[in-house]
Amino acid sequence: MTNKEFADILLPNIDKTIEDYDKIYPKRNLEDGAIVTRYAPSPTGYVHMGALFSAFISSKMAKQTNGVFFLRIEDTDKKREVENGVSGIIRDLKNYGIKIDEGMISESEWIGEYGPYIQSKRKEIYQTFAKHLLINDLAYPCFCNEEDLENIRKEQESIKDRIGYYGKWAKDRYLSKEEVIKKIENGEKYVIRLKSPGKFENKIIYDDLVKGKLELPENDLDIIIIKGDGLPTYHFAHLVDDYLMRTTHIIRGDEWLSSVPIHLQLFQVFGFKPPKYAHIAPLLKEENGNRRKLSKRKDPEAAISYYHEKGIPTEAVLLYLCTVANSNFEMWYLQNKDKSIDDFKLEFKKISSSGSLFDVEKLLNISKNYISLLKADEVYNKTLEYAKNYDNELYELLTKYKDYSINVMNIEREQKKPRKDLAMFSDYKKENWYMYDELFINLEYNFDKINDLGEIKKIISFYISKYYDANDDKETWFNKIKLLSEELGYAKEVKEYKEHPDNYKGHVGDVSMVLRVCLTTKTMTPDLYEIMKLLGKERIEKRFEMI
RNA sequence: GGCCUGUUGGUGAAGCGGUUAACACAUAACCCUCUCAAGGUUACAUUCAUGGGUUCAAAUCCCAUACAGGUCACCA
Repeated sequence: MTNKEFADILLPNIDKTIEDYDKIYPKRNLEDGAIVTRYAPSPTGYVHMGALFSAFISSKMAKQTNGVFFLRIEDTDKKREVENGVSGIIRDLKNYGIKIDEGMISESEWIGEYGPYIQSKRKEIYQTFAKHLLINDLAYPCFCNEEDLENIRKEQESIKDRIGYYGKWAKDRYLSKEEVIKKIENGEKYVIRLKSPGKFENKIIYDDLVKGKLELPENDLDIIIIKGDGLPTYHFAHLVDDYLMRTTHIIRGDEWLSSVPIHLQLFQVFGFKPPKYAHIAPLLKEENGNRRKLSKRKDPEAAISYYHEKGIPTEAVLLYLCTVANSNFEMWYLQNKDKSIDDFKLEFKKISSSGSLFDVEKLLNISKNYISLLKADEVYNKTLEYAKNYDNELYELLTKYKDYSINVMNIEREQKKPRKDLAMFSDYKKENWYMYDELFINLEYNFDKINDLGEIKKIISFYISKYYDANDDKETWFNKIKLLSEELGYAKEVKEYKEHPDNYKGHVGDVSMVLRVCLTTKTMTPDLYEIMKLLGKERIEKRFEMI
């Protein structure tokens, strides 16, 4: 019996060849240096921070070289599937402004010429490639079940041999064609394994784009390429898909590093040129002195929805991720405030080979700077978007008082060093609620140095009757507060008071603090003059009367 | 256990045989200031996991040790 006849019995419905697919998916016509990358998640319904990190790097690399970035769904494990999982991933990428050139655009549709971009629809392709191996005596069916494998492992452990299905331990490798056919006729289940040509004693040298030059043992494991359900394992799907989709660079987590010998061998066995690999270290989290991978299950900040719920701009997250990827980005961005990430050139070589702690503090700082550079109407739109999803009360106020809100957001914004008090859009209400009469209820005033009610009343009544004028400019306004202070026995300059504290009851600062607290209840607010201007005469008088 | 990777301050890091070991976040103090947010100034690693070696000279090169992480699935 020839290998071909044998392969036909195992995979009877496969009549295409790999050459046929080569024609369907020709080499890409791209300029020199163009990088083709992908993001290839399982359809679990969400993207977590670590995945976003690698998706960001992948898309950025493709974009800056005029290459291609595509989204491929790896759904060969039915147990992990989640309903509408693909849509969740597409939504998350879109929210973060990571655009795909090719790949899935909904649960079942895709764009691009190298599809299908979902593995469950590529079964025949994988089997065609497996059949090629069978015909060339580089693969064989294996009938071992879980129990058989367990027994082999136990025996290997007892004699302290290396664990795995390889060499003499790979007993089904030595089955004759006749034995195989008999087993199949008996209805025994099987998988297809690679007949590995490698030797563990041999070393392979390969150059990782981020880890550098590495020496690894050659693969001698007869890994499974087609599972019992006819679908490929990750390794085999990687070979087939990334070959046919003409991926040039595989950017993935470094948990894959030790699989590189398998992948390289797969490419070698087919005579294909392997892609370049960039293995990036995971984002870490510190937990009682130890570091572990940031986990979606244990760490709320690992979920992308966490940032959405707090109103942390996606741009800030990307900015943070970019500084983690290439630490020189931070300095560059500081010197090029008017530019964007798109203008920065990310380099593989500058990606750290060891994992870094995910620092939410730093992210918030970046976010704060980012928001401070926005125009008031941009802040308004983004805050509105946030409120629409998470804060109905705020949403209604923002809608009702649109122009007024934009003015509030504009306080101390149009200046050389804009105010930096918002790290997330959910901070807006926390910082500025008192600007809305609807929220100016159930008040608790936090008076500071001057907290005698009689004195407070005296200050505001003098102020409103003798000094306040809604038309004053800032300088006049402040001069009047100084005059008021003087009249009531307070120093009109803080310095003056510090020099002769016994001559005064206090200073201008204390007096304006009274006004501030009466109008806002808070001791810490943005510029009082701006606040008063926006409040207007009527509301100021009303708030004073409330005291 | 085998194989592989990593280790510079609280954090992210620059550094590539001769530097006062950049810079940013965080922290603290002071200054500025009507309060905050900022901004400014300063402080924060005599030392680069540890121990050896090479060298006139080592965070940088070599070796060993320790610690941490990854991987060894019909999961990706």
